[in-house]
Amino acid sequence: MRTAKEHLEKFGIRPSIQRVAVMSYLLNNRTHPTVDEIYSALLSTIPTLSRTTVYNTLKLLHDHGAVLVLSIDNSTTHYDGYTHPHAHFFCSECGRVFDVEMDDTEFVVRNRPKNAALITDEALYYKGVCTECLHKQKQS
Amino acid sequence: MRTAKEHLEKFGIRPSIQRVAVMSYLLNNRTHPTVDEIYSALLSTIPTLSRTTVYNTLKLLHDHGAVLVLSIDNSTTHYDGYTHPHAHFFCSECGRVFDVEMDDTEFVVRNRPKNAALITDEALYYKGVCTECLHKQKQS
DNA sequence: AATCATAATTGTAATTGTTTCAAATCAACC
DNA sequence: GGTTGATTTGAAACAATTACAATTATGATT
Repeated sequence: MRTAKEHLEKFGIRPSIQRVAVMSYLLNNRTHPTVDEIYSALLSTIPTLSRTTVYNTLKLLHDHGAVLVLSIDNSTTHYDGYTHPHAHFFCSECGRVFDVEMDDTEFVVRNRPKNAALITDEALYYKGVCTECLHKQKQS
Repeated sequence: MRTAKEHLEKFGIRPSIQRVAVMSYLLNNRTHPTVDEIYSALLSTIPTLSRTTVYNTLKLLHDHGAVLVLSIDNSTTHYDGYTHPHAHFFCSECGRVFDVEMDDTEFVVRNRPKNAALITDEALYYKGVCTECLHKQKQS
């Protein structure tokens, strides 16, 4: 809990109960949760929590660079509290998002978009089927 | 028009009026249009066209590898009839999507996701502000 | 401690992109 | 020309997200 609070302050975000809870959840659960997963998980500790607050908080965190927003899943947005540049793999069977580590150089040193005057985000996404889901498919 | 029909047949898709129109639009307009842009543009030539048909057609084209689906814009999906691997840049001011050409090697030769048994899509996205929009911002 | 001003949270309602589905239409084949 | 299956259509349902006004919490000031 203490780490999440410090984390927020480092990014210049006032650490309310709700914000600390969301940040903490993201730091302790490296599962790239959705808004609903975060909301459902925190509801037991903060019974008055509103889904809107989760949306607001995640937007705020993203604006301050404290979380990554993953648009890898067409149906819903995933969030990542681990902001060091890395890629992601989405399994279209189970819907899970996996981290893909890669060299800094590999991620950063590229052709820059010609029309871009300013770059705020970059993302490298893979989609497919994870090993676990492929095994299940073979069995059935 | 003839090219679009051939294009569809090359991917094993039966070329109905609607499908040819959608494919043709994508080949002739390298603007990464949305469903609504395609729908609106084709309505004058096919007055009975349904939005659902555009959705269906794009799904079919994607399943056959005839178009790229771009999840770069959180608010809506963009489509690209140019399927050769390349990256994309999204301007969050004007909402336009730009192509970013890059080496084949650069796009393909990478660390592969550990958990991935099968990869169906890969995408490299940049977000930011385009030169045009930055100029406008400076003026005002 | 009480008051005040501002910031944050909440819950409902509205919005919007997309999907579902059954009916209508079309196309190809006998 | 009729039959069968594929395609298209449009309305309704759905789900993620946003807008917004009301409520509640927070921090500063006296």
